[in-house]
Amino acid sequence: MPKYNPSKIETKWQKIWEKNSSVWQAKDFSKKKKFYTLFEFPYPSGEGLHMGHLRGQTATDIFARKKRLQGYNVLNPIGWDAFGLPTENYAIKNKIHPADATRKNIASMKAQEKMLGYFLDWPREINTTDPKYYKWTQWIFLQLFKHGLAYKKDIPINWCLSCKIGLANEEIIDGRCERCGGETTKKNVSQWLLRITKYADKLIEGLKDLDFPERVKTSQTSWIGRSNGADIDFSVKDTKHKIRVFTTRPDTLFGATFMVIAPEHDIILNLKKKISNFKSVEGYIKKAKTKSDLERTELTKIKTGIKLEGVRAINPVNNEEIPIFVADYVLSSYGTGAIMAVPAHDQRDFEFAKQFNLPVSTVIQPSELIACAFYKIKPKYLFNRKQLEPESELTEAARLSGKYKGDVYTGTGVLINSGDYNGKRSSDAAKEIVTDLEKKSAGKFAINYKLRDWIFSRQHYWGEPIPIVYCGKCSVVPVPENELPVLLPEVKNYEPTDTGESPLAKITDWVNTKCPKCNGPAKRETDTMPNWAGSSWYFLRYIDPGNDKELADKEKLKYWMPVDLYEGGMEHTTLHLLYSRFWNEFLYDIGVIPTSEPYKKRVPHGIILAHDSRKMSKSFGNIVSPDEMVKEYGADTTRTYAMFIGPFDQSIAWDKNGLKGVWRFLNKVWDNMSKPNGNDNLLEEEKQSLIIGVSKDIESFSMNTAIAKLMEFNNLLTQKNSISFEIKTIFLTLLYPFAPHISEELWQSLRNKKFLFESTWPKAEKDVKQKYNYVIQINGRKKFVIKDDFDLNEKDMIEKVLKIDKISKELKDGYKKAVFVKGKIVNFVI
RNA sequence: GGGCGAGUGGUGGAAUGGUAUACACGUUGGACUUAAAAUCCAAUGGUCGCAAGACCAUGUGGGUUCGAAUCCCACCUCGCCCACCA
Repeated sequence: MPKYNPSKIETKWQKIWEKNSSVWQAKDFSKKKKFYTLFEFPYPSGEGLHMGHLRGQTATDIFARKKRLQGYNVLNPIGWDAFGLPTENYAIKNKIHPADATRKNIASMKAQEKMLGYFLDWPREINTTDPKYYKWTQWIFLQLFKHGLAYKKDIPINWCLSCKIGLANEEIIDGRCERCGGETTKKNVSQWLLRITKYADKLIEGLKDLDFPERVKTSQTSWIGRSNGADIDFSVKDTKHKIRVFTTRPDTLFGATFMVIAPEHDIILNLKKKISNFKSVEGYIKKAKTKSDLERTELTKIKTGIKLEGVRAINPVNNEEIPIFVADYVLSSYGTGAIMAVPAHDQRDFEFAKQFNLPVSTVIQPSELIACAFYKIKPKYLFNRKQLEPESELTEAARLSGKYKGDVYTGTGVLINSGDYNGKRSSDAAKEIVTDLEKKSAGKFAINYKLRDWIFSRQHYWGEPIPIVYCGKCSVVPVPENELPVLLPEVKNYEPTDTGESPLAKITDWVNTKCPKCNGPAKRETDTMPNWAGSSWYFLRYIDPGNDKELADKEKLKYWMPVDLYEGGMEHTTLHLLYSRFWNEFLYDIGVIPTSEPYKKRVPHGIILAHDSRKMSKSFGNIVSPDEMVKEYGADTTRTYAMFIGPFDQSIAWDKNGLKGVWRFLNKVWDNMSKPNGNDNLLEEEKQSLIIGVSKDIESFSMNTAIAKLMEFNNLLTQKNSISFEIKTIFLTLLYPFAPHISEELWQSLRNKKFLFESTWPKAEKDVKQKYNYVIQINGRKKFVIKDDFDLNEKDMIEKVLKIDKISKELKDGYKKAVFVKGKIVNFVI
């Protein structure tokens, strides 16, 4: 037997697999049970595959290979999420067409995928920039438009000064552009938005039955940020105007001593004549608008604002007159852009009140229940204490229970100074107050979300054109479905314009078109879609990638959906994962697809950091490429080490030295499998637990411990001079998902007729005699270990143990009691 | 400020109520070699001891239990995400 030479055997097997790939490719409507594994399709970047791909895609490949051997009809596809800014920027810099750059990058990444030995359904490969693909992205947009979920609105958008592009809130990190890190500001632009907020409740509700990690669910839920409360109208004295506020605490309404509205609020202009200090108010607003979000959040401690002189609001619950302020701590984008300020029970309002010397009126007293919870006593007992010193006891308990923020009690309790509602509990009072206001048409129950509508316009070239036409007569007209796709035209210059318009706006013969309705002159929409669009439905297209009649055949969708396992990065939790769930739920609602939730199970992977524990990044110069590793050690070692390095869902620093350990392991496997066949069954117990352990670990993505178990078993084999054929085949099958090339090669050297990829996953035998490993303890400390396959009951076991010299010596004064756990321990308490 | 998670040898980590430190890296000693690399063998949490062995160790301090890295409470440290969300 020659030495293990990965570079030789790996290309050999990759060719054989390719030739025989039909054996593995997913078959529509197969009678086998289907299993749809999905890995987030990569962005074809010039830098090639990075470590995140290596980790995620290797794990997915391992899982899929195991499922195939277990007899499933596995769909494990791949495609390219190819629209987006980096390619556009690269094209601008290097003066080539983004489509050419994309083609080039895909070719080299495809070679990398093959080099790593991933078995993927290449005939189903998709590319979001392919007109045959984005035809359907545009089609979905039209459906959203027809159902009123896509609309245009003039809104202040986040604007990146260096990319010259509008950004979604989600694309801004610490007030800076997510892509280039440049400064951002606000700019008023007419933008397309998708009404994702209409699906907010469904998106929360849908999570319930999904097999997602809890942290993914909670972060989606808190991102959507549903809060129940009420809208309450405050009228402005001596005018017809009303200011509506949203509050989650209607029970504190009597404590509202002033109002605050956002600088962007419309009412300010409406009240222009009444406001005696309008000039200075205008000055404040101007200043607030030029502040970037970064500045606005940096100054969280100091509240600024200005009083609207000459106008007062009326509290609908007690007709009290209160002053109105404009301040930028109130956001125009949440709720109604106005608040009732209750300084006694809200920390921000309290800070503002202190700054402007405004009255603070306490209306909530900490409930005795807080004191009970804190002192861990029953309410009955508290009443006795309450008679002694009720105020201080309650306040102290509330303070200690953490419901005090600074000097402000923000918890619930019992109402005081609240007219007819005095003595009622917060929750009851809130309901009654709103119900009473409803009768006067001054308020109603309301729900608000932190989630905003999805800004869907981009003023860039490299994206899907939005299929809309503007006609002087018919206004906004959707492009008829039979005219899709609206092709992205050729353009000389990809650079965005300074005016904020898309480069498409300059191509007049493309922009000028006929109105589909009246045939009159019309202009095309020149905005393109964000790069999240193509990825919001790609999992559906894999199911039927060639279909030009519909986005995918209904019967095929029915067979394959939902995705059984979706592997991807934690960073996509609140963006891609939420957007694609939204589109999927929408398509389900209009009857296009059969399942409301796209992903049954989500498994996120941790980031691989550089050896210095920083993120791998060009600017740090600490990027490691899979290419170098494959060159030095081969794909099998690279794959296996990427899994062995640590727990799959945790971030971990790359350590090149560790590769050696896996390399040594595979070399030892090579040597062991080359030993003569023996016929001993000495490893029966270990064999059983290996099969069970590796199968279970792959299923739960504990790839590192699965490999450790294989190593441990292999170390046992190293001590043998001969190994039975059965053990060899089982071991190779279990190793195969991790290191497929070496496993196939060794499998073939065993003169197996079929290929390993046509083989089946081993099952553990049920009726193997279990050996018991008893730990004998005294007071919970280990004293002795007995290993045997005896199967004794408690009494006999204790008797047996007491005969052991060492134990009987220690127990010569007797023992209080003995704890017996079958198969595990005997513990004597003395 | 809020939410989530984590803290175990020199290092990555294993063990989720029952033998703490599996597996691997590294280190030290030895074999092979002119030498090095590679490979193989042995040792490797700490303290005491010639040894058998004993005691101490899972961020800190308490608690629950026959028994705690694991469960509960408080504190400390680190990481990630969100953040003036009314």
